[in-house]
Amino acid sequence: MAPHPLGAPAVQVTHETEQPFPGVSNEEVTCVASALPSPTRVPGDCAEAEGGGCRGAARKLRARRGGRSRPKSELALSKQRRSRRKKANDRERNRMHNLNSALDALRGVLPTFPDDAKLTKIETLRFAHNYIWALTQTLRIADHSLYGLEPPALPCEELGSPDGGSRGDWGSVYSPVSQAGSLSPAASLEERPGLQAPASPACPRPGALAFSDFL
DNA sequence: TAGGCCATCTGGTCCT
DNA sequence: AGGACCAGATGGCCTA
Repeated sequence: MAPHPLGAPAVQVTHETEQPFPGVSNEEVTCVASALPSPTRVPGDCAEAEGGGCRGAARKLRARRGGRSRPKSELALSKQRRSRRKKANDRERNRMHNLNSALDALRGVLPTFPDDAKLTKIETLRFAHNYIWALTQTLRIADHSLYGLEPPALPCEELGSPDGGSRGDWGSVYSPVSQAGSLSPAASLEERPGLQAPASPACPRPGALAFSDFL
């Protein structure tokens, strides 16, 4: 059974490589990482926050002191709310633009497609996932031959999908997750009438999985 | 016209 | 308090 591609990556990433997302700071990348679902961030786990719950104590304390600032008129409050909302919208728009820029950068390093067939967001993510998985497998196989180890006898089986797929076809070089509901490049192409599925790199030799195999 | 994709707005939640 | 992140809602655009 093939390892899950996200499980234990066999690839060592050095820092000599180019900044993956020009214009995107490391902090932003970290932010993306920290945005992954966290068990401590359960939506609604503080549902009673307004006037109670987690922050009730602090609010009560502030209220007892009579608030931090002088009460504002309805008009002023409404104006302030609108202003804050507008700023938040701007930030949100900006954030989404950054996210889209990162996605574009990702599209840029994936095996090229005809220009008019831009991958959708979900396709880009799934394709990238599968692509990385396939490259990892390629490196593994290359290592085998490089160090004079027995060449993997059954490269296709090694590369095959875990559903027992030693099909030796294009799909077999893609990760397990490409199976259910997910998108393998081949599937992606099949779903896209404008694109032609690549010629199957039928049972690529160890280390011989060329970049062009993904085209 | 229905369905898919996308951008934007919005309110809630968490963090600094 | 304010920023970041998230998910739901909404409307526009495009294609089969």
